[in-house]
Amino acid sequence: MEPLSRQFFAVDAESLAQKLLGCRLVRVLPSGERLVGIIVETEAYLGVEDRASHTFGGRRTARNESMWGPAGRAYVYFTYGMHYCMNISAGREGLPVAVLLRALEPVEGLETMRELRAAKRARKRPLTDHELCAGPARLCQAMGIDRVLDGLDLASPGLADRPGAGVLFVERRKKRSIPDEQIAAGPRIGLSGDNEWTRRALRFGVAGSPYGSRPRL
DNA sequence: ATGACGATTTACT
DNA sequence: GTAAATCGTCATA
Repeated sequence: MEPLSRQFFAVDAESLAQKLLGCRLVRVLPSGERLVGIIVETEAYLGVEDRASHTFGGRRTARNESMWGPAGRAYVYFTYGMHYCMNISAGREGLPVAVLLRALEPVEGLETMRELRAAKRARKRPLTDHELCAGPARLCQAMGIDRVLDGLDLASPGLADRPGAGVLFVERRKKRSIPDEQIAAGPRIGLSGDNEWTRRALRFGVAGSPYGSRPRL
């Protein structure tokens, strides 16, 4: 299967958030190990007017630069002093919109994911498959995604874009996208305040998937 | 230079 | 359900 093209990403964030559901996120670690997960939950961030977006009000900083670039770039940011989250830029150059990846169904490399996830915890019981990638920071940990990959062009991977960083791209779903009636929507998670932006249904998930994050859609 | 605050996760009551 | 962990980023001065 082939990496998605720039054209696939070059739509508004709300559309991309839904189109990405069912697609496969492929990560090849620097070690050569291949990890794969199916995207089952996303959130759309709508740019300068969206109070919850890092680019609200036109803010353009070193951190959020990847949101301003062309569609199909990874926007990986560090938060809470310990976690990474990954987005994919949408729209077009100069339109700072993106889609946050919130959960994956792990399908390849589960044992390595378990190790990557367990590494940072006061070891307890082994993690269940569901716990591996159910959350934006969890999936980054499981897939070995950090700031080194920020700004990576997902539409032209493999081209030694970043020596030593490995590979990261998204594969198209076999047929078309997930049909609308199989997509659940709700308010985004973790936002402060109470306004139209915190209430609006910009979180999307594959209805009935057991691999989503909490709270359940 | 300083201070407030996260697009979260985990452990514990 | 509640709270701690932990530090880069950004706005203010």
